[in-house]
Amino acid sequence: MSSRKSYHHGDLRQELLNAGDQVLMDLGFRGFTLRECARRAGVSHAAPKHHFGDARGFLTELAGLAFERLHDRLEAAMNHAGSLEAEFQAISLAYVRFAQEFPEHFRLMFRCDLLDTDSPTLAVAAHKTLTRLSNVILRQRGEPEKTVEDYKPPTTAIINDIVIGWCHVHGFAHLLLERQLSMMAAGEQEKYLLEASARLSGMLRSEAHNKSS
Amino acid sequence: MSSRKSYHHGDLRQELLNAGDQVLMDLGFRGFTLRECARRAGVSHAAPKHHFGDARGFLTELAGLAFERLHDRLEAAMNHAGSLEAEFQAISLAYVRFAQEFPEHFRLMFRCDLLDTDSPTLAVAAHKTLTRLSNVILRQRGEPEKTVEDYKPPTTAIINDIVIGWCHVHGFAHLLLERQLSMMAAGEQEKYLLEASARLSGMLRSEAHNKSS
DNA sequence: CACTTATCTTTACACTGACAAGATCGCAAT
DNA sequence: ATTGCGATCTTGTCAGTGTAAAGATAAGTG
Repeated sequence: MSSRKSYHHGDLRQELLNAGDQVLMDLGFRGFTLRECARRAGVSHAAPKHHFGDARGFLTELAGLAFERLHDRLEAAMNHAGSLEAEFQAISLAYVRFAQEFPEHFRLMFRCDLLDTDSPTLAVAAHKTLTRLSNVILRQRGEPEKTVEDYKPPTTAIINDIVIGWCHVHGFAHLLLERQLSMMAAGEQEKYLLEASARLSGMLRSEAHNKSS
Repeated sequence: MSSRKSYHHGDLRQELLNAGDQVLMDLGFRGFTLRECARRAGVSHAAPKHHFGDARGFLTELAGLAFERLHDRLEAAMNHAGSLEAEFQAISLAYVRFAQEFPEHFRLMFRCDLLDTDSPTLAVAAHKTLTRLSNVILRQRGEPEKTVEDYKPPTTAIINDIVIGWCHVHGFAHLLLERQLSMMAAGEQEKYLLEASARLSGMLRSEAHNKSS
């Protein structure tokens, strides 16, 4: 994969994406440069331009792939949950663990000033991820799930429940990532998340019950 | 303030901080460069080095000032609240409004990879801000407040309540900033925040009541 | 085979952060 | 008053970056 025989690479785009992914993990996205990615792929520094346009286009692709990965993690976590509460805990834990495992990806995914917000691939990937979260909330409320296609956020009440769940887990992941939760011992973090998720799950389920009566 | 007569500036440090603040608002912190700040202050490109060392030192100072500003906003918001629920709503609203009014400052404040985490001024400012949030939670629970000095997070239960409140409002501010809450109409955002804050306030107060019995 | 197009390289330019060395000034000690 | 010292600011330089333009090479198409 490093020694090229031909002038043309054949699969440079994919190799650049792999290199970019690796750079994010090795150097963070502050150390991410087009030239470094090109270097790792063994091509000239201007080669990425043809595939991604500019740095923003490149980062947008990487962010889209990261959303796909997050989506897969969330999906995997949901499959083995015995109760509504356990499912809520499982997806929360998966969200936070993704942020801890791929901190630079996580930072990049939520930097709309660095990304091309018009990119369809990024929008679709982000939307798929959100749908995962939404479906967990819908089940908490005892309502039918939606597929990615027919996603039409119904009532304001449902949106509010989705947002409150997302905001909490995202805020925790973000604050943890940026080292703002130092008052919590490292061993306490996972315990907190499980406890807090259980409380929120209880709140969502009980209030949904009230509405239906 | 622009026309310097003397070789020495007199108050260059402060003027550079003002310039940096302005650059953050005009160009975002992607457009933030030491040279641009120097340009706006009317000094040579290497002048900032003497006052801040390097770019990280400069940004750390700016982040510390931003935390001070956030702290003042939170404090001001808390002073006019008639009930525990209203106080919780007020501080949440102030937090989110700060993020919307100073999005680039907010981004910078939570980028520990760009900041000098050993800086005492930054640490103190961030800690003061957290203390404001903590005191609101303590009051929700009906417990005595703490000053900045004697801040000793007592029980795990209290920490958990502080963190759950902070995570939610921070997550909302962050997701809003990064344009991830597009399913919510612009007019609905403030309404959501007030509603969600009321729900969380209710949860914190009722569970605190249960524990005390 | 000729021609076109996609892919990659080379070259160039303006910009950046950091460093080093020099210029200027304020100020304290004498 | 003068001398010297240290703080402050400037100038010059360097490697590194993103982006653009133009050239080289290969692959595919008629």
